[in-house]
Amino acid sequence: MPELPDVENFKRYLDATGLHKRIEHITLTSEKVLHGVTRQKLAAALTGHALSRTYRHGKHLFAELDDGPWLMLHFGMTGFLAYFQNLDDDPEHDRLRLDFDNGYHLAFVNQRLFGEVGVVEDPAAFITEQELGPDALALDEDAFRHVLAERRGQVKSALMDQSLIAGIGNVYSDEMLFQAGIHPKTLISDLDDAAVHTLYAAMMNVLNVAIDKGAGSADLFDNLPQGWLLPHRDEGAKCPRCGGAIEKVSAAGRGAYICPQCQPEP
DNA sequence: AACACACCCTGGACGC
DNA sequence: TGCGTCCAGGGTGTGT
Repeated sequence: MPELPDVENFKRYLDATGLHKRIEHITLTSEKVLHGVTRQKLAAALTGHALSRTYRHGKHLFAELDDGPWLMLHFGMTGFLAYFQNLDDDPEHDRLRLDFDNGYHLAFVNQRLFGEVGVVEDPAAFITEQELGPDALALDEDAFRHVLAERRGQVKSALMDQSLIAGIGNVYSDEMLFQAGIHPKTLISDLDDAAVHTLYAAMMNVLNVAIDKGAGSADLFDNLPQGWLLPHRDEGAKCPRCGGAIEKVSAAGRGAYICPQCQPEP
């Protein structure tokens, strides 16, 4: 579920495992993930260099190659990073593997091939070119208010629009709206100051707690505090706040899960 | 401008 | 057990 919290934890994982090790060789198993770079250029950019630091913006993860260009990773709908020594532990759907000179490997795992691997000279320029909005975690409440003010339409689609705010996807937007008690189809123009304040607080809480509780790992659901929708995000499941039945509705072109009691229809 | 929809790809879940 | 259909957490492009 690679949205901002997941990617943030992938970044921390990479920081803890893959930095400052010389890349002897890369293994690219699928060219479909390449984004604006050829196999040859990717190999040339990586081989012989080490990842020196990382940077995350929204759902994009960047890793600098010594003091040169940056490796760009985007996970699409599926994926994670895996660091391991024994090739027997190489996960299925490993699309790009960095083979380090210490005998370990770092794999970009991406089952559905919607992920992207690229090489960019400058993450800031890339973010501008891709027309990505500010990272969700970097938004203060005034900026959030400002972003919403220049947008009409439904609140869920605004939260998920990467050109407005980078990092929020379908799952975590559901969680934010649930915690804020706002129906996803509510028009932004119908949110009063108090509702925007509540939504901002929910956004920050969801992002920070999800990161803290292990977003991107399998045990996230077990670690989450009571009252989160996420583990109950299923049609007919029990709402963790009121006990009512969770419903699936269509919003922003995706399946959205809501509690009709806690999030009354506008 | 905002929205619905088809599409990209793989594979798990579900119904028969 | 086997097979077809539907659906999934991202993003893009098209038509309205």
